[in-house]
Amino acid sequence: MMDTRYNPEGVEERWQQTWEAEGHYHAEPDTTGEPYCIALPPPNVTGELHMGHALNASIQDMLIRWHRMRGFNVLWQPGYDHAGIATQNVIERELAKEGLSRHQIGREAFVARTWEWLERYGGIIMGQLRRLGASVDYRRERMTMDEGYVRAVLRWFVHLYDKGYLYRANRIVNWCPVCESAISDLEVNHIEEDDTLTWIRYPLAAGSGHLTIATVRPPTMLADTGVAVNPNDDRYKDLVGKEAIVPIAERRVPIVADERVEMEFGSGALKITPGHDPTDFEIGRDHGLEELAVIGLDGRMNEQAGEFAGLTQEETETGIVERLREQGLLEKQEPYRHSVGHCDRSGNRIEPLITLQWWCDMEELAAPAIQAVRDGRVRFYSARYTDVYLNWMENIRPWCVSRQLWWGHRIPVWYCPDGHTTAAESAPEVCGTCGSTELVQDEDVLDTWFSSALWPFATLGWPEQTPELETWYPNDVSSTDRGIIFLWEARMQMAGIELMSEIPFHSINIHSTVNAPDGRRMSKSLGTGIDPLETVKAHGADATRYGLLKMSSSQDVRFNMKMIEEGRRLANKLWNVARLILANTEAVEPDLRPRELEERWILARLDATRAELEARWSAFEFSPAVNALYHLTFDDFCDWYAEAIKSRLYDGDAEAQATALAALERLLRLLHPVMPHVSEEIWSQLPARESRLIKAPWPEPDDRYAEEADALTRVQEAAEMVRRSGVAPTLEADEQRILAAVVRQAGAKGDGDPTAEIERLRKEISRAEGMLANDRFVQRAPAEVVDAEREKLARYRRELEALTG
RNA sequence: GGGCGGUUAGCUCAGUUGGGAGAGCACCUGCCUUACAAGCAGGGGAUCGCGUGUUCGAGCCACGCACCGCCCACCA
Repeated sequence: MMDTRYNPEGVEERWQQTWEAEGHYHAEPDTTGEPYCIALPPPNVTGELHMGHALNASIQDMLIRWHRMRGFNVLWQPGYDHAGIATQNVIERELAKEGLSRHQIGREAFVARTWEWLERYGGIIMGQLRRLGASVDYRRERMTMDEGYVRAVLRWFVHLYDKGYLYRANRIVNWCPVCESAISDLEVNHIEEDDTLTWIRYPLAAGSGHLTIATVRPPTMLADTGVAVNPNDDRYKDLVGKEAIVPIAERRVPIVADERVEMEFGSGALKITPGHDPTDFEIGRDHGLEELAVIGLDGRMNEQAGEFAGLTQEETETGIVERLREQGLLEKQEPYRHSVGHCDRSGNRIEPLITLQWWCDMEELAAPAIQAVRDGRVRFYSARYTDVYLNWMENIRPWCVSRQLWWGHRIPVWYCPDGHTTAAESAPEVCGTCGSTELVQDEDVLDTWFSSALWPFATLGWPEQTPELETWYPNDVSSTDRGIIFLWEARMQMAGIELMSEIPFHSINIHSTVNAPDGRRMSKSLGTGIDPLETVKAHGADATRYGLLKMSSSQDVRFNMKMIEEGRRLANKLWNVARLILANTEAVEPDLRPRELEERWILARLDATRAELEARWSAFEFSPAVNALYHLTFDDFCDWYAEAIKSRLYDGDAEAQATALAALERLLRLLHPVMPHVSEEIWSQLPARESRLIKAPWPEPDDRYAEEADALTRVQEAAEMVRRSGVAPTLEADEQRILAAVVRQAGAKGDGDPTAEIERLRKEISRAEGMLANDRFVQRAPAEVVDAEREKLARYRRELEALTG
């Protein structure tokens, strides 16, 4: 027996190089065809391909290739995100290996070094995407810090500044002591942690007695400037307006009433530390309380912390608890579990601190972006994310956009000695307010997401009015992970509508999150990551794409290698059936004028699948689509059609050969968006009219044989009967021929005993008779349901009769 | 605390307006059959998480509960 397996290795790389070299990936605005554009979500420039990227690339490439075949002028725009904090952390780690810090080498050298590093080690994902067969236009690669993009970001900043949305303010922010920067609310992860709740007595200033407060952060008491109780709390009514004394700090602070205090929690009294807690900050501002800081930017106690200055918070807590115990002011300590904010990047605990930052008010930007989703101009797939988006947008809060980093877009604002601010796209000569020439630029950079919000149009040339922008804006689809609906999707909507006066794209596909096989998150640190390039190496890019699409059905999926293997088997099956047909066709042209039943039937099935694929893909339903391709190929094409025509192929039946070639051609077109390599490889061996499958037209609807879609049902049922009982029902001549071919190929004989089959039919008849005897069913069920039941009953009776004579 | 998703065969999961409980893998049986053993033909295996309700009829709809996961959130 000849062992023939399809080996994707080499084949896939060859086609990837050919397609790219022949320019099939490249788009030009003046090409004919309706524009279709997807902007690849820019991966971090320091990043590597992980399973989420691979899934999203498979989805987008499937859409892109499908539309390319349909004749659209397709652009899949690639590029990178400069990834401010992530990249800076990488370079700082590099420096640390040499025993250096960024402060030692200075800002200019640090930024230069970052560019050098990126030149050498960055941007490897595009190569990895190539290996997956992703047909992005690699000639149009952009980066959120390339020259043109920088201009776009500056324009965006000045635009928002001029409209009064951007302003500088001293507020409490999420400070990451490791990143040494503020971060936005969206970059904070709340994680449950075991902690200790400490109950502390604050003596009353007048007379005797005390008030007890409960806190998880005793060190912050050194910056307490008030105590708050709920105005409805009878226990403390008389104390409102009086003063308490903060122990250790020995500070007299007012007791205020505020509804944000929960009576049920702790003692019902809340120590107020406006400088180190977001809620306290707001309560403090509303009551005019002083704002003190005892914790510095490094997370350690600062000089205001008196005897604790320079200590860590843990050391300080120990010291404070000890002192309170000595003074008899420590009531109790108890274990307490609560959620604590952590930096999304460094994983470090967030330190709420008051610092001077740039903020952007979002309500007015959000309003039209809310409207666009509400009225359906922008749709989420699945639709359930619509509410997630709307809920966040309707409660949107000011965005802290400044970062105390060196890698990023430097804030285009200059200050004069009098403190006036001048925002400009290029360095101004004089202060816009007083004309001073002593200008100093803001030291900070912008949040990475501030620039990526412009991705759908800045990559097309904005702020220049380019032909690309004219052609491909708005884009069509954005496909991303649900984790960045707010960080990115929402902000692209806002920026697009604000700057382009038009939504950036009409469809937002939120793809599945691929977890490890055990259900945990895929992550390098957990050791649960699976490298998509490994599965490409083991099973091929086609198989990997197929498997990922097959898996991506619900919102969370467990990675399942069996699905990739299924893809590999599909590629192998396709390869082999193509060998059967190609080995038995000589000098015939593909011809779609079938004579025989099985030929009309396979063409009907091919067209039905085409229609199903179109419906599924239009609805961003990928798993049912690849499932349909699998069953079309295995069941319909190979197990039935190919088996039925095999002997005619051997016999040199030219018409059967011509039809087989045409049917194979059509099958390959349907498979190409999902499995481009194997389909192109087979295509190249066909006498096809188009030189490349990648640019061959997607099949037009062809309903000539639609009524034949179920033509083989009777044969298939007959085959089952034969295999079970050895007895066949009466069939038409052509049906009989197909049955003979398939049963002979299968080598199944049956034992000639119809007993089991008779029993099965009697059970079915009894069930159907029961239903039809139910008056309420017959009267109330839809007519077609009742009719179908009657037909089934009739058929079962006929078959039973055939068996029993 | 609020919201969303999930719970179907041993495993991973489909199940599209309510009408025959499915696929792949795994397992069992028979086959090297001039495309494919990475294959072909067949088979066993499910109280559809639990409960109540609506309906002639519920995996699907309504209400409640349990468990798992995710998102949002200023109870220290």
